[in-house]
Amino acid sequence: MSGPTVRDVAEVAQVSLATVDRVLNNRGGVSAKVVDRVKAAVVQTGYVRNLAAANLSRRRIYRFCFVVPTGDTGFVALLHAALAQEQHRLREEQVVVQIVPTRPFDVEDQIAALRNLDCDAVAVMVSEAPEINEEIASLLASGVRVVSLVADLPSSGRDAYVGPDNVMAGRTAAEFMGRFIKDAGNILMIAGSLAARDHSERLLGFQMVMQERFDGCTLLPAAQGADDAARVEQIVLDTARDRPIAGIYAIGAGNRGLVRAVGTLDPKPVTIVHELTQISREALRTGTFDLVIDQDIRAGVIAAVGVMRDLTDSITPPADAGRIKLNIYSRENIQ
Amino acid sequence: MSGPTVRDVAEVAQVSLATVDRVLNNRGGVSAKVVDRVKAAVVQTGYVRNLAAANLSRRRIYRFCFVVPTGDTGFVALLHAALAQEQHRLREEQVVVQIVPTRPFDVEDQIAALRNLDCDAVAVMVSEAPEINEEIASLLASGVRVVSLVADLPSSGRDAYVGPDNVMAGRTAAEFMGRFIKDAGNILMIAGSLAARDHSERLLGFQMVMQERFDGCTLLPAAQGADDAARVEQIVLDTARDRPIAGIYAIGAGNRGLVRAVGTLDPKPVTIVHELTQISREALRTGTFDLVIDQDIRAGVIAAVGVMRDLTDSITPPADAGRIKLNIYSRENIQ
DNA sequence: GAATTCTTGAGGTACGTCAATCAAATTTCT
DNA sequence: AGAAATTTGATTGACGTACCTCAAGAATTC
Repeated sequence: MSGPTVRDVAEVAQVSLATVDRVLNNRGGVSAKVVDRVKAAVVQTGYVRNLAAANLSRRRIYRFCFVVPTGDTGFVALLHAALAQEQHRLREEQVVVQIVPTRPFDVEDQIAALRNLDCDAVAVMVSEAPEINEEIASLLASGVRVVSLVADLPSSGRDAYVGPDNVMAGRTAAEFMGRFIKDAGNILMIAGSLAARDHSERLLGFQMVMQERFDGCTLLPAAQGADDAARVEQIVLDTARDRPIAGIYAIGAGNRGLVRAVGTLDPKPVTIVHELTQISREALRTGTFDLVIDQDIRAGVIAAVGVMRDLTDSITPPADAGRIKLNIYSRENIQ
Repeated sequence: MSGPTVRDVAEVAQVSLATVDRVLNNRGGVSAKVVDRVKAAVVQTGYVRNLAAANLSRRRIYRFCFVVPTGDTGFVALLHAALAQEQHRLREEQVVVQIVPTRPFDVEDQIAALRNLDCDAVAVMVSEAPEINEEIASLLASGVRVVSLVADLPSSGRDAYVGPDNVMAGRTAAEFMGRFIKDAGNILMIAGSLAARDHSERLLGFQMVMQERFDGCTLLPAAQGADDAARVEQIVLDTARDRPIAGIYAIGAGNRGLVRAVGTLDPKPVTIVHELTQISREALRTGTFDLVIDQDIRAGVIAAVGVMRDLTDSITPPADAGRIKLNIYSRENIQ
């Protein structure tokens, strides 16, 4: 009727129910020979665990934390919204999530946040710094699984990365920048901080493609806006005073200031930014921004939770589990 | 943690478990007074039926069908791939899916396919025709829930639509077409068939934006390529013989022919197509195509299955459950 | 007032898995 | 050979709901 059960597997493998259970939920204490026999039996019978029954029976609760920056980006708000949307599914899968906000680019604050965690796994979006790496190492040592979110920390020893390919994000921005700009011109790049790996990687990709394929454009030295609206606004205005700007690539947050500044420029530069927020959505609609490259936070949350669950269960997550797609929005496909 | 159960409801309502069960699954034989008391208790306790447990107890298996066209688009292949990827998860959730292929734009064949279904719910991607509407009505009447996939059938009375906003897809294509084309020029639009609602809606959106905002371009009369590579190739070559083509918007399938034809044109027109397949991916990479607007079939499958499950369980699916995002691919963000 | 229906209670079994126990069998070590 | 460790079996009780039976109580009908 409803497919083979553990019972059938046990029968085929010529072992007891308990042994099948031990193998399936790798609890250990089973000889290699028997493990193979059970696994073969699983394949032979076509057994697939009944998730409903499993979740019903399992009383395990997964406790996960998200350590993410507050700030003008509204990232925390979006994360909250995404989690709220997934709440039902999370509850069904026995997952409890807590969000720990930190001040952006404030390493001390990030470290403090990492110190006071009480959970099975954590997804962190933090700066790249040796002190952070140490903190992550000690988390890992104490058995907490660590996933880097959006901004990778390859040298920290984190268990996995969940986020977009940021180099590709920068390359994509350059592709559209190059095609949207009619003639050659000056391109202003504004990052939040180059210590944030997502920002530096995007910058890298952007510069690569601009130089490779759109060498009529002149790249101005990259500015750092600290994800702060006022700073970003000032950077744009200061730069525009000395020379015309044909294009702006804003890598980090602070788009509120960017909207204000771009509004005063004539001719309006081609403006490409990251993250679809209220502000960038509105700016797209009015034509202030020309393109928004967005990472789907909801998909990111789902992926992160999935990976953290796998890690907590000592399962190796699928290779592409952490890869988040980039969404490209123009004024016509805002959602 | 895991919420109130029927037990709690029974206690609050001061009745037995059996009576709560009778009310919840309206089996009848309960006085109005007690029914009210139980319902009040449900509200008061915030009881929500645990679907997993319910389905487990019921031994329920969800049987879903996908009625979709074969053809050069490789849609069936992509659907198969997407289903294969999701197979494990689907089986864990007691979902069995069957794919029923039909000949593209062949209404008779589509009707025949709809006649021989044996399932709880069906996702259909078919033409818009009165006979089809009738067939869907009779499916609905017999208790089968019907979801329209990718191409909506609003007048059929289907329970839900799962797919992208096709007007938006066309508008988006126009946005990028307008910005990519340096000067004014002739735009060739090739649909598969205007009887397919997804195609006609895309065309509509494309024309709207081109006329509104890029009126330097001249829209040639829309051609119909029947999703056939040879036909599409011929259309392009025939059109190019008489006048220069600045842009091509290919709405349906048959991209293999498009690649061949565009390769012979000089200067190469800006080419925007739908669906990220092997062919379009390769054409993006080589620069033959400039943009691909893709509907994530995997996301579509997941959404469709979710909606069908909800419908089968008599749950109203969330308002945005059927909305599939459009993904925009340039040569730099192919995935 | 008896016979009838209707309403409610009490209890059980099943669904498939997880998780834990204790005992028995087997292997490994000394 | 005996002790210790490892591996396996047998069994049990959740988890929350569905669905069934049997019996007793209440309300209705004649």
